[in-house]
Amino acid sequence: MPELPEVETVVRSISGHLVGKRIVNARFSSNRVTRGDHAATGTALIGATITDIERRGKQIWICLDRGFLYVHLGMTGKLLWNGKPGKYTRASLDFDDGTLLFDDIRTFGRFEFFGAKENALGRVGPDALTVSAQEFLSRLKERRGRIKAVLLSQSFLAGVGNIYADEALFAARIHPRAMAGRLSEARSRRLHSEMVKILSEAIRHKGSSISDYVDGFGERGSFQQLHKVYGQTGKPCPSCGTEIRRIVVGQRGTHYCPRCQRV
DNA sequence: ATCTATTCCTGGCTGC
DNA sequence: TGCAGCCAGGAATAGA
Repeated sequence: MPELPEVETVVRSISGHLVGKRIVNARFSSNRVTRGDHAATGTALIGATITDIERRGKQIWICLDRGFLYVHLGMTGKLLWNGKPGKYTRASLDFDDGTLLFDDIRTFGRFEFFGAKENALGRVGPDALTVSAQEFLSRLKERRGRIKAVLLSQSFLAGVGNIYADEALFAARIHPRAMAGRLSEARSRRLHSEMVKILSEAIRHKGSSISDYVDGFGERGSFQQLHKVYGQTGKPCPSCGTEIRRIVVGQRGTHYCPRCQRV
């Protein structure tokens, strides 16, 4: 499941192959990924030249000389350079020297053209990797929900998903059900620094390949081997040995150590 | 305005 | 072997 480190890894892997290239053809096999008329999307894309690729949180913005291609990988989306088209290929862009595929089993992903970036749906908060401690703290104070749910909210902070929320809360020794706005300044500060550290570390390991996440060349990440609580239900806490527990917070499976992490 | 529950989707797993 | 039923979750949407 792609979160900030996985999306960053994908962007890094394909950027060099796309920037400066002209789209010579576009094909779609799903109306769902374009959230509308995919023929119009194709018309808008064919002939456009890619000028840059940006990431904000989990969003990918492929900047064109005539607009923007917004890509969100959702749960199972993949961008593959010169991959093999298959049953789940929802869109593909041809270039003179290769093809970019958008594969997505569960079709939670998006592959949409926008004339302007401002048209993007939903406001997203600052990027989790680059947000300053000061901004993180002041935004956290305004929130009244549980810290786990707040971390998952892209309007609060862009890029953190279920895996890295659990891992960051464990590292900061904060209980996932703690109320966000009531955390002390010291604990909030620690959460910020642990979160940035974990996201950076995960990028160095090319992300976490839990189910079928791969980068633009089909390569798996390795950070899943370093998860301390996510998916570790019943296993001993690496810090104190207590069994890792699984609860539900904000409708999401949540893994934590009941001894190390306090409200 | 802010928070919570529901919905979309399909492969993989469990249990009968 | 097959199949029903459930689970995973990002984020838009509806409801409180």
